[in-house]
Amino acid sequence: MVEEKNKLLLIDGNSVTFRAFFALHNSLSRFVNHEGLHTNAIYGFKNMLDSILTKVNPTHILVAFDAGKTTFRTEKFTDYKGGRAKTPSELSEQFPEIKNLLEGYGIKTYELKNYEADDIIGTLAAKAEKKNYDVVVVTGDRDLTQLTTDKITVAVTVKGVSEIEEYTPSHVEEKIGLIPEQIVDMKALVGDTSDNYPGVTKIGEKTAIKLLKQYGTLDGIYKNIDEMKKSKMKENLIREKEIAYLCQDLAEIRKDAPVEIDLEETEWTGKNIEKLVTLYQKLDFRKFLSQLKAESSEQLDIFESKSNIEFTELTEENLNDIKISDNDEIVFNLEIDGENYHTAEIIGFSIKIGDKYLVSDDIDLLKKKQIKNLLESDEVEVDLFDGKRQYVGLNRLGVTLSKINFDLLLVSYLLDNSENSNDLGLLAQQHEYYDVESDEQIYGKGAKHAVPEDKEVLFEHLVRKVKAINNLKEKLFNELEENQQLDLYTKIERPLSIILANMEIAGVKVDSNRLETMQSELKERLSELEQEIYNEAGEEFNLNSPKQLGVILFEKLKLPVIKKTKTGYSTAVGVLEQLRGMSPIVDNILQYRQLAKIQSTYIEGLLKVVSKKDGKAHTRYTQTLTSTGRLSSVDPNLQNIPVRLEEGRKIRQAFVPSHPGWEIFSSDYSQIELRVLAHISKDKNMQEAFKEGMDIHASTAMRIFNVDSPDEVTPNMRRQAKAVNFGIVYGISDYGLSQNIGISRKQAKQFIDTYLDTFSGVKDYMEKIVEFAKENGYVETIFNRRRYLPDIKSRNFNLRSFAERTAMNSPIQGSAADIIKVAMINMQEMLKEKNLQAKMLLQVHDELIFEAPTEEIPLLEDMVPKVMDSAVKLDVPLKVESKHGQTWFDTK
DNA sequence: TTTCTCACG
DNA sequence: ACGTACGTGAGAAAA
Repeated sequence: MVEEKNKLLLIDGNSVTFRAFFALHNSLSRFVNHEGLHTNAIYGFKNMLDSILTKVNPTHILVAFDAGKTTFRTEKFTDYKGGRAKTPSELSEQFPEIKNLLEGYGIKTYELKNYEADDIIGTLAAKAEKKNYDVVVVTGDRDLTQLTTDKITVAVTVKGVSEIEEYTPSHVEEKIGLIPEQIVDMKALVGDTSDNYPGVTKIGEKTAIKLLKQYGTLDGIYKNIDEMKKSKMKENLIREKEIAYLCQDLAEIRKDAPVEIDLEETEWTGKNIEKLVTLYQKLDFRKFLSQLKAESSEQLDIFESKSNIEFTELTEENLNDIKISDNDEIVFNLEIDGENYHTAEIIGFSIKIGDKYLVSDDIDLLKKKQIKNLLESDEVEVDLFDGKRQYVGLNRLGVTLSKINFDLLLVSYLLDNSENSNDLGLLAQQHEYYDVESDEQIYGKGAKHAVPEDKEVLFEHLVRKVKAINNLKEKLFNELEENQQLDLYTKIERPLSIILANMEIAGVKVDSNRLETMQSELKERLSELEQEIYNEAGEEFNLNSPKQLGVILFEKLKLPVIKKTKTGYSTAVGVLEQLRGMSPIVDNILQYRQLAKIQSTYIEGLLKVVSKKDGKAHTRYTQTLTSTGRLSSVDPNLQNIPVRLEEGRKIRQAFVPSHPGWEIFSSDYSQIELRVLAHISKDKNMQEAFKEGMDIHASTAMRIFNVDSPDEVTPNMRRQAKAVNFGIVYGISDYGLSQNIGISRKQAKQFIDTYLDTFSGVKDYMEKIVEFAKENGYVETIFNRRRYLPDIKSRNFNLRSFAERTAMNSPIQGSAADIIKVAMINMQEMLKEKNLQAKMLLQVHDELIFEAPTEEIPLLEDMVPKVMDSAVKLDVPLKVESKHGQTWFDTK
């Protein structure tokens, strides 16, 4: 076996603790334990530690702390770190607990009289480097980047402590423009306000970098000082030479501090679970306690051990013990071994009847009348987890699940859509129920995924699942009621789950031959384009690699760099479009990109997921994912089939009816989000436009461009007004708008101001909704769907701005999602009532797609819009447009 | 696994 | 001064 390489993690304990404290400063009052001790810094520190441990995976760790106020630096310069505000007591009381935490983690801490944590780190890093260790330093202090070398990486916390920026020598150079060794000299010239040493008068970072680039070092500068042109700066440099060298001395992190600790002593041997449990209990860290429990494989007495649970294996013999008449409510779980429940193997099931738990891996038992009747009875209510999944699974066995009462997954999503897992065990934990494990713990993950060999293990897991569902039912129902969300659940989401199940089961027919024909055509065109691009580039490269493409465009062909990404040059469409005309290669790349996307995602991707059994695509709608209440569609995603460009739109020719003599029929809401906005903002002007049936974008254009008649609105004015309308819905910013329609920021701001002046109701709404979110911590839709916005009070400008835009957008997008959901439920009802053959197949956010016999089309043309526009009564009318044709492509 | 790019509303 | 539009999923490359 290869010996693992030593990797030393050094953490600046003081600096990280400070950062953690101030990052969670606005939640200070929420982080207080039962003894009145503040815990925010400990909490933040712990999170940082976990993420860095996962990321770095060190063999050795040490956390260094400052020993006290006086150090060798204060001796040299009395005012060093002078004038600093006193550490607040809410923070200083947390230091001992942080040291306890580290002890629990099995991590050495160290402090050294007369030296700062930095010097301990510098010294140990140098020692370790000599012994060929890799070293990672974590700190909140950018000055430590002076330590970076090929072996030493410095990770500086940004945005509190949750994210880090890693400095390697090349990153230092890129970011600051100096090599690591020059940082000290820069500090010598610039000084440091927080450490309170001055540097040379009038020299800031810019000047210092310029000087160091020219002369290399501080010594270099003074050696050549006579050659410098006469200037104030030169005078300052000469006069304050002594100060500069003093500051250099202060800034330099020592690599020879008398640290009395050997590298071997910092070896990390792992956590002491018992110590951590005691600490977490003291600090009231309930979430961490349960995490700890989840990650420690051994059974430990310190956790309340799992309850004993008794259950019976169900067999043909004892099947008759089940009596339907005695029970009007059961808890049921069908276990399907894989995400895609349309195809994955069904491996078992468990039921709670009365106070008995039954379990089996014999799927055929479900088809027997004793159980089938129970599940299909409209008298027996079933509690479960993920009703849609259960319904589809049972459907594959010929069983039609009839009456769902409590769906743990769905209810939990409605209560809080931000922390939602699809795993019953994890979800239960979030609701503080710990008597069931996560699927990952039982089955493993990735390549190691396997059904447990021991049948008892599987059985116990399945039984614990139904027990968890049962135990959480009352509590979560109560929470729904408190939030006034019971109707949202019983009248919208729960019935919708069954409708979605049936849409998924029905599937949509795909004409694979059509796709294959397109595939071979595209293949040819792509290879032609490829050749042409290689010719123009003068070499062959991987066209699908943005990195390689960047090198060709911006280095070899020397095209101007418009935008950079985190890792290199951006080659996104917007960038390429600006480069058009500079080289013929650009147009070809754009063309290639467009076709390659169609080929890989839509032709090959789609062909892969078409069922061999029935030639259909059976998507899965994720009903409990989005934070706004929309659905999403996976495997395949049928909500993003191309439509905007003709070339891509042809993909829709492959979506066909499943019977001859049928057609595809589609209806969509026109501008539903703007109508919702008109409704909830109660803006008079906007409502009037919709009530009068005006073209909303043209009407907006008239107002923001101040023209009196619709005839004066040019297509360009309308286009810009449309972008403004979209911007309003998204929570507008002048920058975003300016980017979108390619105008100046100033002009964008003017558009927005004029808009908000005329649509003052909208302006009021935007202000009020942000206010509401700040007061209540959430916003909601017209049907009380909630979205929590914890960042709305953040001190971080970006986070807060984002939360504010979300507060404006979510009620709009979410209410629109609610409305189409209601329409789907009413629509399904109507199809059944009228006894139509027509089937609802797809939902694309504001559009419903059906297949139907041609003779039913006139009926649908009348019925569907009626059902959709009457789904909810708003202050403005809803408008629905319908189309139909032989394929999805032809519905236009 | 993360990043970039691009398809949709 | 900050650094941006809102909500998604998938494929390919690079790590």
